[in-house]
Amino acid sequence: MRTHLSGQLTPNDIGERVTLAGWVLNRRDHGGVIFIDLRDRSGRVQVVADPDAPEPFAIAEQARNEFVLRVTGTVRRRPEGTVNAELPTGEIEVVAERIELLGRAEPLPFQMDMADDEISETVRLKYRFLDLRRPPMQSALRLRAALISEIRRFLDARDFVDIETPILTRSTPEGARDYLVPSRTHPGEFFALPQSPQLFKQLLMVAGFERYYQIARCFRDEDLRADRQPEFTQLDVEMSFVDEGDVIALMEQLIREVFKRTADADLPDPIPRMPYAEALARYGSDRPDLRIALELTDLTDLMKAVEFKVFAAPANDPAGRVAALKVPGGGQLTRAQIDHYTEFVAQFGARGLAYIKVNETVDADGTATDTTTATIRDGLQSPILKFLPDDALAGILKRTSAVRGDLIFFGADQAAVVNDALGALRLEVARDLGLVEPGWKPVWVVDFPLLAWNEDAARWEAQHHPFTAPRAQDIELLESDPGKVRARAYDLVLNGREAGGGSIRIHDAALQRRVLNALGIDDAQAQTEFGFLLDALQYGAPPHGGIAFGIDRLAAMLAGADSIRDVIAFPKTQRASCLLTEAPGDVDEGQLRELGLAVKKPRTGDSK
RNA sequence: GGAGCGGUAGUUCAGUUGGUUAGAAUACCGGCCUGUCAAGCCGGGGGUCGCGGGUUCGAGUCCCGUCCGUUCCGCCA
Repeated sequence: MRTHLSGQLTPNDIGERVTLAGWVLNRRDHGGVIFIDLRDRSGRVQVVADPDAPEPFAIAEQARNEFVLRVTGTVRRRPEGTVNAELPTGEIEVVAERIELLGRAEPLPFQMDMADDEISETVRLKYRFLDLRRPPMQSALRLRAALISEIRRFLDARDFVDIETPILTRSTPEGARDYLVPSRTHPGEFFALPQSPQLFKQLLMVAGFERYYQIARCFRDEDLRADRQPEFTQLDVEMSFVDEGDVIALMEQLIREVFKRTADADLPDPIPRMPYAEALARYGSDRPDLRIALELTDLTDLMKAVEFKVFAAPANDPAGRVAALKVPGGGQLTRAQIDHYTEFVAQFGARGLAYIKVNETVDADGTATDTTTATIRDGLQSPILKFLPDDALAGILKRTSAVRGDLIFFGADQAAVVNDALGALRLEVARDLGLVEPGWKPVWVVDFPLLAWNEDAARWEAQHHPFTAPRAQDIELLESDPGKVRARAYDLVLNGREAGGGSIRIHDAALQRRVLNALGIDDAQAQTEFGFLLDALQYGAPPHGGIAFGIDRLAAMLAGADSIRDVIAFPKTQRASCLLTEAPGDVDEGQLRELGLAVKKPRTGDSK
């Protein structure tokens, strides 16, 4: 007999004999009969066990929450007066003729109707198999599956070939810390788990698979965040004979279609593009959240001549920046709130947070616009007022278009510090004041620099990765002015989160060597580390490029989850352990011996 | 590596300036009611206050250390 789905039963099924299998959501006895809410993957229905049928009744009496039952019975309309259309069990019920007890359950560590934030993360992860049984996690993982399914449908229909690449691969010096796997057959040597299939997909382009994709698991041994797990899933795509415009056009069509079909979300067509430099200037970030209208205002030129050293020094430093963040209505902020924001920006390296409250405004020519205030200065309130001349104040007000009731925050430091601090403050203030508009605001960030100077390592590093192609007109700057070289790279930023990124790759071995040289990797080292790529590029590599999207992040955004843990079935904790399996764990001596390994283990304290 | 928040019953939490026997809700067990669906009413069991040390006549509460969870910085091409 086939098993029916509770969620598909309707009044049309009245009189039908059905078999259902599922979990007991609740059991109640009333009027001499027992009611069991039975839940399966499709929904729930109420099963009635009547004492007239002693065998099922006896089993129903034993039933407890989360027992596993198979019920055979007849669908009937609920009695007059007990129908409540607003309840999920609706207007029908199943009269049990037979109940099989398929599995018992201990009392649960938490209730199945609890919300995500009503259960501690520890308990959820330790009992993940129960956490996943809760409806929010059921729908989150089903949404994730739908997302992947729609992606495959889109790409399969356009001649993309799904090809798997190795999980056991080679460690490379660039990028994140690798997860290493010791080799038994090569004692003392190690595989690395892939940080991405980057090099393999480029080899597939050389191999003539002009359109490749893979839903690929990737591994990075770095510290975790709400949106970063040590293993994560990306949609990896690569195409031959394309330029930036081709990749962007097709991929935004993919994202638009997938969002429409999985979340009925409408993304703009086309998705706007913004140069990297503009993103930093206006939002202090290369992944701007465009749901927030607040923008940074540059004041560097205005502050060159003031005597206030805190502003003048960075204004006259080529690497410095002075900028303002105007907060409409920010005049309401209390001293305590402003102090809180000062602490907030300190973690980004800002040494203070100057501000001006605009109590009244006066035109630059001294005419009061909304009050009788005599001078600009009189309408303002700020600890730094005395350090700034009238024309600087007038310039600040004019440029920020500040009006009565506003508050202006200032950042003055190295440009990177100002951008980090005010960029983060912009998000924080907007969240606090409810200035984040609802909806989806994607943007392509383009024109990234190819290289970024690493202060600690005292060398240039790839901003994206070392295989990203420089713009043709910038190639000559590779040796003379590396920081000026722009990359043929693009990131898709969605609501301030990096959803994906990619580039056109270098398909010429000589240029690839040149870029590696610029990164401080000489030809000999390049041959050792990337010889297989350089070789491949010499045998007819087509121009190619691609992109990778973070599946976990996309799924989290679609599900409205704050953390990607909520769209990953079995995630790791912040210390990268699994509370369910207690991985990582010890291995026995024999395993180590086979691998030629000896472990020096720091003794850790009691974990209980 | 650094900063913040948290850890008290199975679970989610409260617990005053340090003071008698550590409470509530929910879950669990029993009884009553009996067409309920977050059922209701009555009763019951349930605690290494994360762990270790210290201060004190006395510590859930104060101090130090440590472990775990989480958010952020660093890190993550």
